[in-house]
Amino acid sequence: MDIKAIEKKWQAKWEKDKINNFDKKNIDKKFYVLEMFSYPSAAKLHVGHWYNYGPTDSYARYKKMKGFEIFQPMGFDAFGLPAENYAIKTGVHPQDSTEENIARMETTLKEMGAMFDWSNEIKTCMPDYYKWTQWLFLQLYKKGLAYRKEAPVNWCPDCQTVLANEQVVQGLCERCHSTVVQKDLTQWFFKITDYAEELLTGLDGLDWPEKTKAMQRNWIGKSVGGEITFKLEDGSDEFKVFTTRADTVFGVSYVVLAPEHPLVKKITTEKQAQAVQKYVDDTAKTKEIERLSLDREKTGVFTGAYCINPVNDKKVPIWISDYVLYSYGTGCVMGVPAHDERDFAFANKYGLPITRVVKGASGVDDTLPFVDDGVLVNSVSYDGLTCEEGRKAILQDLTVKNQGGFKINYRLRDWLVSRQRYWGAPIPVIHCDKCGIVPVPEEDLPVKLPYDVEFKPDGKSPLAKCEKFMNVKCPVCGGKAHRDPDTLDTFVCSSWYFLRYPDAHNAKQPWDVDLINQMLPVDKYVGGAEHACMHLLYSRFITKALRDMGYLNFDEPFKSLVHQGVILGPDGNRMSKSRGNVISPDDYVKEYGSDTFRMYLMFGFSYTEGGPWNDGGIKSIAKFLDRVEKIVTTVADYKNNKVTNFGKEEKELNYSRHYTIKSVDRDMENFSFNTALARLMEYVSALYKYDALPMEKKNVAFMQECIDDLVLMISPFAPHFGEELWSILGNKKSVFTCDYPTFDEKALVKDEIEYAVQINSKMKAKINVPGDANEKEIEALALQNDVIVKALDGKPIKKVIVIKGRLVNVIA
RNA sequence: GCGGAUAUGGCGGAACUGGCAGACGCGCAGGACUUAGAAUCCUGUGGGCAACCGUGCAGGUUCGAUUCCUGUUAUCCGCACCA
Repeated sequence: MDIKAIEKKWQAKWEKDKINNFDKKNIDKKFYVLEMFSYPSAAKLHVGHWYNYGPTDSYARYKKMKGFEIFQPMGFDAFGLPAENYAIKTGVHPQDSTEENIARMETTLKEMGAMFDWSNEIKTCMPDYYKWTQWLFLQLYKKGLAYRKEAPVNWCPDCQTVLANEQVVQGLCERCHSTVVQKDLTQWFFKITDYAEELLTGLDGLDWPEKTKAMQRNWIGKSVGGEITFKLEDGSDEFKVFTTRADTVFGVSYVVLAPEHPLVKKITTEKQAQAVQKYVDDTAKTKEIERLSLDREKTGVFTGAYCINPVNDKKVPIWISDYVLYSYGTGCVMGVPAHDERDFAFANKYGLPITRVVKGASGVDDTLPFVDDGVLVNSVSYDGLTCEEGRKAILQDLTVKNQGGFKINYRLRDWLVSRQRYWGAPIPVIHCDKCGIVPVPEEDLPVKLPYDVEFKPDGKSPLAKCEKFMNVKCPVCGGKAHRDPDTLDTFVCSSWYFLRYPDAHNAKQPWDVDLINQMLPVDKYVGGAEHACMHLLYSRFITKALRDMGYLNFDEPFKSLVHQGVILGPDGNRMSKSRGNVISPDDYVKEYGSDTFRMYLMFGFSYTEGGPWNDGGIKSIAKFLDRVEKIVTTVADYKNNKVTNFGKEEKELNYSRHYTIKSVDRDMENFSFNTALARLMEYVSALYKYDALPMEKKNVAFMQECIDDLVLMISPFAPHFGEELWSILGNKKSVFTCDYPTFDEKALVKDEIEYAVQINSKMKAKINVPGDANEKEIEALALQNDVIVKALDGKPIKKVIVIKGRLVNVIA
């Protein structure tokens, strides 16, 4: 078979017949299969692309043959830093390089032979797409879910832009690994925290990998506790602390504010001013680097001020320390050294008093700090309560006194979406001296990204220097105004692309509401695990926000999610140019064809695990496909003979056939491609075995049926090859418009079943038992067996356990 | 420290609800075909001469454990001073 030629032939035919395009007539049978779209890089498709798209396409083809109307679109996440950085280095405009890369990737993606519906392609950098990204921003703004504020934000000095929390990994920029610093800047945020609770509870109903759900739960970080108000000693002001241990409030011996806390300046006494200022300055400078070192010693400075503990009116010193984070909770913490490790270390270092207020329930537990729950002591009227009761009672009483109350806190912060970069969707907002922030009227969208811009980074947005872009009239008062010079985080673009796909050409609205309510949610979403706390979380948030605005009626965008594993280099390391262990799909595709390549990816690895690349395996797949071709073409050439006999051999082959259908069904649903292929290999061996019979004994008509099923079953795995064989068998219609074989339970009933016979759980013998024998009969047959009789040697039998279809265990 | 996962032959990896561990493939060995090789086809292949022993390690539950429970080790991933 001339692989290259048949690949071209069928790809052209599929395109001509539009067989890959979604047909809205069958929308009631829709099945939305989505692979995460890719960034248009200059390099060719890498193994990761193939591993994501190839097997998933096989799954989609399988579902299509099972009668579903498949929607499997493809597009490009085309805005972003790499193109811009490339431009800075080489002078090639991001738009030019991006378009060129997209064109090349389209070609190679088509050569893969996946059934992508290109008629609904999306490119996020095109005005007909980002117009609606901007529209989305405006809707969030209207709803109060997009807001602008000055805050300490993460700044990457190398990328020269701010980053979302999710893009900072262990204090480093996710992209370029430079150390991220804190800066006070006025930026746009999306209020994802409004949805924290629903984002958390919604996870329970999702068919997602447990690990990914756990990561999101962790990231959202719900913690149930309370807030307690501390008044300053002089009564001039007050502040709240968040705590999960209100039960220990009688043990407070100091209070700590984050160094950035605005109250610090106000309360610091003259005597302490210098020390406090120095500490604040030092924190700002060293924070991010220091944070990387574990177990670092706690430091802090006394402000000189005191506040009052609301439960016992005791005077409590106020300190500042960088172990308190300004951005979590209230930015203030009550110090209870007796019952918290950090507070204990801090108190010991600075000689602060340690008051025990919880006793272990058992009574034998006198090491400090004691962080477990127990019974309250030294807490006046609350003594004797359990910690649990104490928390409730104390917060309840504080609520009554208006000095605190129950409170839930989340670790999740609002999503910082502005970026000081050029290659992104402009933020559709106008700043007017008179009117303030004015959203761009929807009819004026898109706010087009200008082409002629100096994008060398200098810490400011490149767009700010483009006067043509910046200077506009205020849409409200008509006066002088200027545009927002920032662009949107590319994760905004990708947080809704799956909503645009079904209606990608709609020029009047982002989508037709009725249509996407029928097309969504995505039935199977497949992509890398690295997006757990970014793209996958953002998309859920945007979906819920749009639902609340009435633009759609479902709660979750991705019903079922699968992460493919990572294919490593042959040396077991992640593939990288510097290691020189990069496997190029091209070389293999050239030699073996795309079907063989994708099939090896399915066979050689557990899909969600991945693993090191191995050359040997791919040859075995090529060999297997040869075997398939040989048996199919051999049998196709047989003239029908007269044999209609359906005896032992036919039954055996028929069993193998239906067992294979059944197994492949189950395996495909589980993305267990390797075992599905293993079953198909066994089936091919069974066909060879039957074919080895003399011609006058072969039921050729039956065998040809079996061959049809083989080709039908193998086609999703090797689409070009399957299509070719299907036409060799004389079929005119595409194999992908045919029904997948279904199994017949009756064919799976065996006349005779082999049982293992154990004595005291040790395997001793095997016996054949008629398929319809009952337990008594099975037991009798087992006990009659020579080996068993001999091994028992007349010992009395205590008990016999019969497991139908499996084994007999004789306890003696 | 917290959360999640993984550990099975020489190798990649199977094992549905607790029921014959090692499916399928690679590799290896032997055989057939061939002048010979390649290709192909067939057979064998966890260890041990054997009784037996074997799913990271130590226990437990059970007639029976890769599977369930307790503890433990190693590796990987994510988060990490979150009050």
